[in-house]
Amino acid sequence: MKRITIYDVAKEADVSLATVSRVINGSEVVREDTRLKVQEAIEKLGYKPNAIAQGLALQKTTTIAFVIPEASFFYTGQIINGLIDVAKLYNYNMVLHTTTEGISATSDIIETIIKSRVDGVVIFNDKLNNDDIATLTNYDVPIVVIGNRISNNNICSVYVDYEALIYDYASQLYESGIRNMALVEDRKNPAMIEELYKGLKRVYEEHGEVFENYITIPKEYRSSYEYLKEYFNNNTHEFVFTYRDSQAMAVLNVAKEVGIDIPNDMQLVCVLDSKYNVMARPQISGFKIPDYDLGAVSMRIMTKMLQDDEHDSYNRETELSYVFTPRQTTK
Amino acid sequence: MKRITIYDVAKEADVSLATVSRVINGSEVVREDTRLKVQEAIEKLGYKPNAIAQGLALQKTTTIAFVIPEASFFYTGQIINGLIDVAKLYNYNMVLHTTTEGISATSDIIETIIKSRVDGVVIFNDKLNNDDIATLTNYDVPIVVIGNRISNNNICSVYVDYEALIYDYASQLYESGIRNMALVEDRKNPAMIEELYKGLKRVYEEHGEVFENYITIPKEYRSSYEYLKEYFNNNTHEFVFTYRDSQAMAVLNVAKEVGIDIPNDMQLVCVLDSKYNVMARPQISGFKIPDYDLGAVSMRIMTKMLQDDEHDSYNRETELSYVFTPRQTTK
DNA sequence: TTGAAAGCGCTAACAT
DNA sequence: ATGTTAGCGCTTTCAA
Repeated sequence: MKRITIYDVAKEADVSLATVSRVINGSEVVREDTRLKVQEAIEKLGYKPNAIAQGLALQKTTTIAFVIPEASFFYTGQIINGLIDVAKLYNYNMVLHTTTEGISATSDIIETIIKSRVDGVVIFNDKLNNDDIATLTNYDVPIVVIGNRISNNNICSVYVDYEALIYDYASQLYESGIRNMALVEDRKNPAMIEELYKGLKRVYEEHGEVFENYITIPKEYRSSYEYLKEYFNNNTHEFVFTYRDSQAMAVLNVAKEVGIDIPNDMQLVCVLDSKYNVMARPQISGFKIPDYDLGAVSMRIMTKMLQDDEHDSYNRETELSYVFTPRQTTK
Repeated sequence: MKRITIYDVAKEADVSLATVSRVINGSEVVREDTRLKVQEAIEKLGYKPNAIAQGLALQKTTTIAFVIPEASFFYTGQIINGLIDVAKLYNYNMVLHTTTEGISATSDIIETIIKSRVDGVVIFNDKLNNDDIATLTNYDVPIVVIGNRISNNNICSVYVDYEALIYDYASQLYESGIRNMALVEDRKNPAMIEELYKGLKRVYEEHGEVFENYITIPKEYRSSYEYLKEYFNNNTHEFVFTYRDSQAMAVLNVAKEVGIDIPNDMQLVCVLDSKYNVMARPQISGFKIPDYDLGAVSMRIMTKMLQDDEHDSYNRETELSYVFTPRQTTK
């Protein structure tokens, strides 16, 4: 099947290719009957404009690159949906790139992204360090970073302030007399955990104390569950925070086996809420993080960056809020 | 910052652009010292070849489109990872498209895909009907369909035979005397459920009976849990199948509340296994579906389709196998 | 209102 | 071994 081009349409409609181009792009200055003639030809030949050629001619691709850590779809899924929905609205395509632990893969990815001449890139907070971002900045591609508060001339960010989230919540706990809090992490979300850790630390520091119960699952353990089972045999806390549902469920399971009553002996909050928290028994309390919105807002900001060179129609840094949903693991 | 092109490099290195092109593409026929000269210029100017222009010139984009149902990242996440890993290996980019329920969105997506002149498209079994696929076929783009057994000249498929899976398993159950089986579904995966239903039906038919316990969560219920709670107050089964973990967990929760002992009064299998099945108590038995491989194999086949016009180095239809993992919800 | 022609950045014959 | 040149398919001045 021969590739049919704008020339073929032009010949078929007996006009110049410039006219066909005008019809395709909805130019106003084309007479109605010739427009019809051209459209018929397009229909007849089944012509589809070549986006690549358009990209070359226009110096833009209407494509946005999205970068996420590999295997993170469980928690980036909704972000991607938000991103895509808005992208569709504005007729942008999305190319997906994933960063892999180890190897100098990130620089390869940046390389690929630059070469592909996307109009913009959205990065979900991950192992891209500041150097990498600086590299991207060099190519003056508009960038939206999700998850980190960061911005400059051509970088915007959309994020949830985890540090404030946990600080506010834990402060109240502290005031109410709860001193023995702990944070469980499995090394999979260093950036987020760092935020949570800072918030918790601040609570204690403000009361002249030191936060110590930072429970890291050692690498040699196959699952959070296995380590926590050992851990909770010898330790006890009044209040435990986890970042993701899987760790919260692990804590729940372990508590039951070790004979810790939740929420009476120990309370539990999973920061990043999910539907699985609702299915657990007891149901796990958590913060509803607006993941879909993180994606949607990011893409909307991206479209604004793309349209508006003056940078005055949008905020460089956008903080989204969260809502605490108390369930059965908190009193 | 001025866009720098192959001409700039040529001038800088004092060679023709053809030579630069040769260096970029690793052509053998270029002398070592000029190669160095060119590479220095590239380095100095920070030149990155424009993939769009390359695409135009070469008539290929080294990009594969991937189409999935919206919001399905929970179960397509691993497939995507498989896809991407292999895509990276072969230096392919991935554009992501999602299909939305309702609206004639699918035709828009096909439109977009065709226009973007991707080298191939991978479709995860979804609402794309045969007409849509036929439309794609017209543009003779290589297509790999994941999940459906289907093939023709330029379509290959990679799938798990759910019908056989449940048939084999349920046959054994039947032989062992279990007659009262049920299938729970929440209308979210019609294609898969259809397969399971067929398998189950076949088991009963072969024994001159009729399979009747097809439990569909009515649309008006907010969650599987709410409906099942009513249901299991009035009904009971020896063996329940669900497709996804969320329904299995709902069954588990309901059973506990209604006083059904799992696995003694009722057994439970979640066809599509997940890590949450392991975290549930009792742990839910399930079939390990090779989701990562579904993606990886699909992309590998795609690369073969792209290289080999004779179509003789690969199978049109590839069936992947599954492994049953018994846990605590089965005896 | 329409057409002619230059140019977007690169590759690949074809010459040299 | 390197340079010249004709496309790849489209957009967009500039003329007519």
